[in-house]
Amino acid sequence: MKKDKPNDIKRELTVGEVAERSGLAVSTLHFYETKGLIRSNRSRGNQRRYPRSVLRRVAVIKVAQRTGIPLAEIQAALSVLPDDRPLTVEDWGRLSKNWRQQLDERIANLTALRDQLTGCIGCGCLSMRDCPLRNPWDVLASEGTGPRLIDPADGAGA
Amino acid sequence: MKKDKPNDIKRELTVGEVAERSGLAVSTLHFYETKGLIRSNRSRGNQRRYPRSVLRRVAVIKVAQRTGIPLAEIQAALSVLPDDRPLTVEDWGRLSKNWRQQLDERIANLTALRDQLTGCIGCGCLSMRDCPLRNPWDVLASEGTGPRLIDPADGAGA
DNA sequence: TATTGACCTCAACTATAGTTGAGGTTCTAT
DNA sequence: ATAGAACCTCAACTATAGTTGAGGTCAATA
Repeated sequence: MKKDKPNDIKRELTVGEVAERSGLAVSTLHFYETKGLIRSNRSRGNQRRYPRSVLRRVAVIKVAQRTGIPLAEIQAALSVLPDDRPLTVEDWGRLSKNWRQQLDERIANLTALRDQLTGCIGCGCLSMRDCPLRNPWDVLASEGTGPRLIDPADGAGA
Repeated sequence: MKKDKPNDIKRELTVGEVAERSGLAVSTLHFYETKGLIRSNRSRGNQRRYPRSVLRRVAVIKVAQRTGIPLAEIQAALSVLPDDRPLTVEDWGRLSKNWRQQLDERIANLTALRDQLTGCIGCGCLSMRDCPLRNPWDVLASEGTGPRLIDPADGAGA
């Protein structure tokens, strides 16, 4: 553990410092940079130097991730606003409202699924024709854990 | 589209037939077999032949997937019961009760997250010390979309 | 100045959940 | 008997979200 160097309070941060303060791995910060989620200045020796505002940006990214938003979408949302100044409260408000809506939808879908599941536990027919669990048209996009979207041809069979 | 062959009503099914009736791709059925989720008999010519009970098994797998259960866990749950006879209503009851519980937890976590997010939309402080969104110890495992589990060291930073 | 920890890039690897394609075989209807 | 559809295996590829390691450089401290 490195002792705080109290040099300049508004000194730029190294990647290790950002990692420590944000709880992300250094490799993750590199990775986010390749994906355009964050940006760095470089020292003469080509090392990354971050303005303190990156901490806020990273915080926003982590919250969005917890809501289940994929990185590409987070990137798209962040890309419309400047990456050199700190995110304002208004920026945050716009982003988080949108993400909360998506989270609402995810919760609604999962809840509908749970209710159907509850109803079907005692039944177990799983009939393609009769079982609500097998009829995807009322739980439109459950969108679970997997990396891929739901197959649109799903449920077209007999 | 192949016309129904009404041969024997309890004939075993080919992989193509299972694909058509289940809505899964043939490649997915192959894949599930490599993962031990389903099993097939083989014809003299080494082609897969499925008892009709596979349709039910596949239905259960699909429902579990919608709830966000990873395939490995579905496999583990299914592996304790015989794969040659159809799943009974009791089998289904045990499995689905368990999965519903997990779904309940997922919903509860996401709901807690949403409530925090809602509370933080107008604030936007995102302070590591003060913001509930940044304090993971009350939303223990949000467990969103990604393939990896949450980093346990998360939130240990300044 | 020398050392050592932190940093750099790039490629390869992990894990999940599949899909795609090449090269070859089987099944079934005509 | 033969054409063509459906099937087989195996390897490689897609996508997401990173991690790991090799080989080499930078920077701060003693």
